[in-house]
Amino acid sequence: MNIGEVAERSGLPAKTIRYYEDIGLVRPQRSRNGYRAFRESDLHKLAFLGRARALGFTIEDCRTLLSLYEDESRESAQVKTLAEEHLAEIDAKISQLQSMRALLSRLVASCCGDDRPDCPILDDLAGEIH
Amino acid sequence: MNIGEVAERSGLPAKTIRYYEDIGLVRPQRSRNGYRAFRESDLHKLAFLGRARALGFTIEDCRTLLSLYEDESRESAQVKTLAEEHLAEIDAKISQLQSMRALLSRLVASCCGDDRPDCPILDDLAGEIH
DNA sequence: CCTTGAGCTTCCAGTGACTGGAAGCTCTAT
DNA sequence: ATAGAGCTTCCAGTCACTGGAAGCTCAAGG
Repeated sequence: MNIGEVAERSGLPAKTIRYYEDIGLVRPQRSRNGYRAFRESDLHKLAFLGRARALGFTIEDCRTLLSLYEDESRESAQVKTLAEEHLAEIDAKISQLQSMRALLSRLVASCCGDDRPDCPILDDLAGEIH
Repeated sequence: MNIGEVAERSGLPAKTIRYYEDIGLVRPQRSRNGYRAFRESDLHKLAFLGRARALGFTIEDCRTLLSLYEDESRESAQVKTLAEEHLAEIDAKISQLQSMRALLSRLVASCCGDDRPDCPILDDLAGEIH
């Protein structure tokens, strides 16, 4: 398989696949013309990576997950721990965004948004207490 | 004021303040010794930037907000529109994170996390339907 | 007066995970 | 023979900082 087909079937851009090779996540063989020659197992790995990235795992987490996946003697606790840590990070991000959202939506609601310059949003950013 | 005091009073790291000068968000004067000499108005601007960044506005949004703040003839609608767009982006991020969270927490719950290799998390990443 | 240490300066490089673009080779169809 | 798509490598840019090196300035203590 050439990179175009792998890109299509894995859902990853060809650029990303080349990048993953650069950083050692996949090691496709090469045809005599210099083109990357992907096997089904490479495609499988790339699809795995795509799904792990879609769950928000970092590239380094993905590397760990791949090696656990390929390690017959892994303990599922290792995977679960990694996933739980990631879950905690997601939760932290969500609550940070939610507090941003709460303040910002209050500010937006308090601004009448017309042609006059008075704006509680700017007042708040400027540190004026109201 | 030297940069250290401004850093302390604005809550921004000195490195960040220098960076903000680099990209033209503040223009402190200089003392004869070459040190940056901040006025109260610079400090005020930096605190404004800190609060805008804490609400998740991009640097370019901050630049726009600052110029609106300094523009006596602004229309509050301009500010409100910017804030509403940003609010929509925050909402999009939150819901993306929440769907990640939903799937990931289901996977975590289904993995017993012991010393055996069987792991529904890895199975899911590998694309195995269960 | 000298030294020490904190604080300031600039400049360069790195972060994460790609993404865009240029220059050039290969393949397929006409 | 040629056109166009697809492939190659390499370099630079994104965003918003952050770390570190090398060197200058200032205030206090001996």
